[in-house]
Amino acid sequence: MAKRQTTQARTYHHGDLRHALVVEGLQRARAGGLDAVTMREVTRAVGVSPNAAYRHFADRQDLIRAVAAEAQLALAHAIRARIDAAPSGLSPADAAVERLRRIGLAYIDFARTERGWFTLAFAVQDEQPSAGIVTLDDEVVPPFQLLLDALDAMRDTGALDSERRPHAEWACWAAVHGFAEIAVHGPLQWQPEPVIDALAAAVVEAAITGARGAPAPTPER
Amino acid sequence: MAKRQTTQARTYHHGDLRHALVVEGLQRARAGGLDAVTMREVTRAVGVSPNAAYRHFADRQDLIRAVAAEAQLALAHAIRARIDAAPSGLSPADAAVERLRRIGLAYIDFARTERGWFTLAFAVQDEQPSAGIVTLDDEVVPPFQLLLDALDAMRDTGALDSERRPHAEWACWAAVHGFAEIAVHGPLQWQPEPVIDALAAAVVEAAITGARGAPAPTPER
DNA sequence: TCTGGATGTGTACACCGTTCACATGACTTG
DNA sequence: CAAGTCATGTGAACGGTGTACACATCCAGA
Repeated sequence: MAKRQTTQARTYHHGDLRHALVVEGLQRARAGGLDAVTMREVTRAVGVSPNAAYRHFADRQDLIRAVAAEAQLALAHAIRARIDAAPSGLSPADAAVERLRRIGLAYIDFARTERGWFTLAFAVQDEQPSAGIVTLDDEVVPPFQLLLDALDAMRDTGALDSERRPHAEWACWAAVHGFAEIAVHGPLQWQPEPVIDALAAAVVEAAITGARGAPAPTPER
Repeated sequence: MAKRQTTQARTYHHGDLRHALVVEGLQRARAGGLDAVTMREVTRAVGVSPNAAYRHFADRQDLIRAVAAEAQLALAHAIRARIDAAPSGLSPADAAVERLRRIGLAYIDFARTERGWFTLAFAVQDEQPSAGIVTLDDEVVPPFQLLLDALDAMRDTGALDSERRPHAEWACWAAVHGFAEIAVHGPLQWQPEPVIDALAAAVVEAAITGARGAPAPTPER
């Protein structure tokens, strides 16, 4: 049911405060990153008392986590858009590799164009998930799922030796995430954009090469 | 009343406060990471008024930067120790590759065993370096320098195609740094240690493979 | 209609970074 | 050796933060 719309919130009860707080937090995080998402500022912007937030979030970390989840969704969306824009007509194996490449490039692009969101998405120390065995598939973040799918497709189409499949996701994610981190927070952040573009492309290719292993299985390229 | 007559009293008043503050900050960062390094706590521990710190650091960021530099030095030291422990008797090319491998593994190990320091070392947003052209060699952090040297050695010994040398440092650093980040802050942090060890080894090998490129340039294999 | 639980408010506390005016004392200089 | 200068450290204070406690308000179900 549609509660109170965003335009006017004059009743004592806001209607959908939790959502409003996340949206506001997302907006502030976009420009100012993690530090810009503060309880007092977010509640102030929504027009509510600071403590109202505590009816919906245990503490600031909890709010941050909710905003971070949205940021991760935005990242997943950006990746998917880039995947969908891939040219058609490639062989299944080449298409799978191209998909992996696009995931990496989109990931890095997102980090650079949405620095605040990218920072927030991973600058959150999530608490330990459910006790017991961590299957690691339980709370897989959306962007990571896209990577898993692409690697599976590579294996299924023969573009990736199935023996090398198990560790591939970590090597790929590590390479791309690490580069994004360096490009956003590290010494590359002041380099001219074309330089970063070229390095990003090189890193993604290296990640693909590294995942497939030394003896290149594809005849050409 | 003799305040704190530490080893070196290079400055005037109370021994060298600046050094004492950095040491204290380093100690706190080791256990609590970035958030544990606060002006008030650090000055309190040293037994000095909070404002005294502002005679030596422009603001908290400045203190953090100084502590981060020390943490980076600690990382460089750990890497160097691992390099020095390498077995002798390898061919120059193999030795160079082994050195690169050890840099990666030591980097990851440091991140895992000294989470606080690792976090701090790179969670600092350094201000823009000197204006004008950034040669990127100006303020190269010590750990990075070790990587550059290792890759140069690989090129010089023929273990790395010189054509592939230019971008190699970024691909290697990105892969290793990204994995460290994931292992420390990401979803791998609750995995059992042997699992992380195995993944770390795989990622480092993938990084080496990726840097050398698909058509393995080494004559024998 | 009444009432209870969910939601928002006001006040308050502790802590933080940082600034201003002032105290101190070690080193320079006459 | 005396005087003064200036880097260094102190105290009080301001505005900001997260968050706990008691209270106010309103929606929903009996």
